[in-house]
Amino acid sequence: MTIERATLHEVAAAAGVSLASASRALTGGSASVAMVQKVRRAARRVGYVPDATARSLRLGGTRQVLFAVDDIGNLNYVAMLRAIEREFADTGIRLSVTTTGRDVEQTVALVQSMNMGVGDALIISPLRVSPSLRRALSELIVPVVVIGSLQGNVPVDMVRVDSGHAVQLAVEHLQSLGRRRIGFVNGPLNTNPGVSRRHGYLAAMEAAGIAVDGCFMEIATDFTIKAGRAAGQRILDRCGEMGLDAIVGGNDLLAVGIINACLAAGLRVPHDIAVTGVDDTEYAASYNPSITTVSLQSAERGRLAAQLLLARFEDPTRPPETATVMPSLVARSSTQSGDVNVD
Amino acid sequence: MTIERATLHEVAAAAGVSLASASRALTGGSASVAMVQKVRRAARRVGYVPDATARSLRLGGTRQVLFAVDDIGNLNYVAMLRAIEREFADTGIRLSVTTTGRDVEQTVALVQSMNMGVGDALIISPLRVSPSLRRALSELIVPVVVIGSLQGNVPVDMVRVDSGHAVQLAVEHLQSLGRRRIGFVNGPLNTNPGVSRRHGYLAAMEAAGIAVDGCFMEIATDFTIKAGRAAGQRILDRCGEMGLDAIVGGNDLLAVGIINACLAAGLRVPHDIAVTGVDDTEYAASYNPSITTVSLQSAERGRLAAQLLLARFEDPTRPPETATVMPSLVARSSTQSGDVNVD
DNA sequence: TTGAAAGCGGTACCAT
DNA sequence: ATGGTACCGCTTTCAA
Repeated sequence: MTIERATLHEVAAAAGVSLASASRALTGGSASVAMVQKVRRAARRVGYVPDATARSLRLGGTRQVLFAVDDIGNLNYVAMLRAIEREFADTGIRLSVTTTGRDVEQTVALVQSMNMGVGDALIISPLRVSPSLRRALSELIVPVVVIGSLQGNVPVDMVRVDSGHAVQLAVEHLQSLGRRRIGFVNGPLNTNPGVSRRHGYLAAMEAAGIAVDGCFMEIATDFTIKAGRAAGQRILDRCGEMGLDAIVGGNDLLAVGIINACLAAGLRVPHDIAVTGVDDTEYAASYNPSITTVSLQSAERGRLAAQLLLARFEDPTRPPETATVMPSLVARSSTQSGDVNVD
Repeated sequence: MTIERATLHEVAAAAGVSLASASRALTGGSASVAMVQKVRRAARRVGYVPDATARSLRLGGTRQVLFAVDDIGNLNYVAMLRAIEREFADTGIRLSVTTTGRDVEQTVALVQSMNMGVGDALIISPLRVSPSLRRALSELIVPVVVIGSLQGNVPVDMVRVDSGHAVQLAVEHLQSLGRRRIGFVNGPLNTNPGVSRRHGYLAAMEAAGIAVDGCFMEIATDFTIKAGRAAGQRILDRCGEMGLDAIVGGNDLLAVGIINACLAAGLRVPHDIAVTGVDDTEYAASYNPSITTVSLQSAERGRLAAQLLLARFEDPTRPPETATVMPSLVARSSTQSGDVNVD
């Protein structure tokens, strides 16, 4: 029961060798078999555990990468996380997740803290991007990969997906099914996805030659189930009698909330009203009815982000690269009558 | 566009003062107003950012706490996480999450790495507990709080809940509703929750004087939706014709999977068969039908864990404490016909 | 108040 | 192959 941790000094002393030899014997430098044995034994005897902080200081780098997301309660980010972890599996890199939450300035603070050497690199998927965040990101000394878009041209590696196009696919799918009065429950407009998904909705409606009734659009206070339900209730109250026959949710969480609201209002999904989501998380696949959604390839985006980072570790001078993935529709029961939980 | 970070040395040089003075001026030691001004200005000029690693080495501690969970895709853990974050909000502690995953030895490795000073403390909620994990935990030099149970008597702070009793509550609820042939889809038996929930089920059935038909019990390969669906299918195939009128799921994820299986089999929930979960995550509340579940007070457990840790930071010598919370039933639509999504 | 210097725990270069 | 030592960047005695 050691209460104080032993240092390498003590190991060296216990083994009767020099500090340098002890270090080499343990980390695998040139050392004789006898030396290695002696030191190893001594290390075990005194209960030696190397100090990560000291090592990091000397080596100039923690072997830690941070993954920052707004809401880890969103399975979308969990999918990214898992993919990143897999990619880092044999690299000796420790991935740790931090949630940044609603406040952009909190995110900015996190990004800035990276320059203090809290981690060797950052993978970040920000919902809201402010000028201050853009600045913080461009002032970053450590490598960073952004999953999402940044608006300005910050010279960093990025992984993108056109989520506006994703909404467009959803709308077109609904139209092809004969739905005409298609509402849209979006997430907050002060987020990047909120803005681009709005564009997608408007573009699709316009392309179909359908006049967009402003009251068919509703904005949830957040990309969450709860907010989706509240917003769903509002849009139903406001234009339920106007023949609304479909609602596009800004993401899967919103879609779940919207369906909640529909069911509570006595509407059948999809018979009376069709609902779609975006993200293709497990929520969508396992809900009742299973939810038609548009995959944003979260796992693939996570994988690409990790690879981009690894490539930059290899060659820090390579020019910033942007990888892009394509959204793809996943049709399920919330838009087409048919089997429940087709998967 | 600084490519190299400036050190305190350079700040001192730029300000024409000593290293010591620069340090004091920046961190708030005794320094004259003029000195502070001079140094601050110099720091800004050279773009100085303190190095967290060096500071940690000198101060003997990163201000970082690790939260380790098996599956961050389970909202149960997300609830704990949020509560912990809230508790740490004003403490200057950075919380970072690491997922340990299926393999116990991976968890053991993580725990051991704590002794290398990767973090100042650990909050861990392990699903599977092996002797090696128990040993690793008791050999830990840094403070640790375990959310869950450990079996042996490892002298660490703990937050517990009797999840066996939770299942018991679920079974009793079903019985009070007139259900008699109650099946149980459990998680893996090599997990602590799996074992205690099994006891809970058996105890409740016995207390009701109902002979437990072994074939009414099924074990999912994991506490996930997918595994729940597969296990649900199995139990339905095996004894659907035996008048099964309720299934208790080992947790909410399993319950969702079970309902998926029931619906796919053409069964109506709760009319033909009632289903319950455990954890009271948002899944349960927002599913269709809303799922009756037993709250394990995850948020409260997270809060308690954080407080226990804070208390130990205050007084490292205090005896290990175990906080306990009580499970409580949350009745919803998956067991009682009635409104959809009563919440 | 200020400066010089001793570490915090390792790693790696330099001779030997 | 081994030992001596400088040093990673910062904080904190100790004197002046």
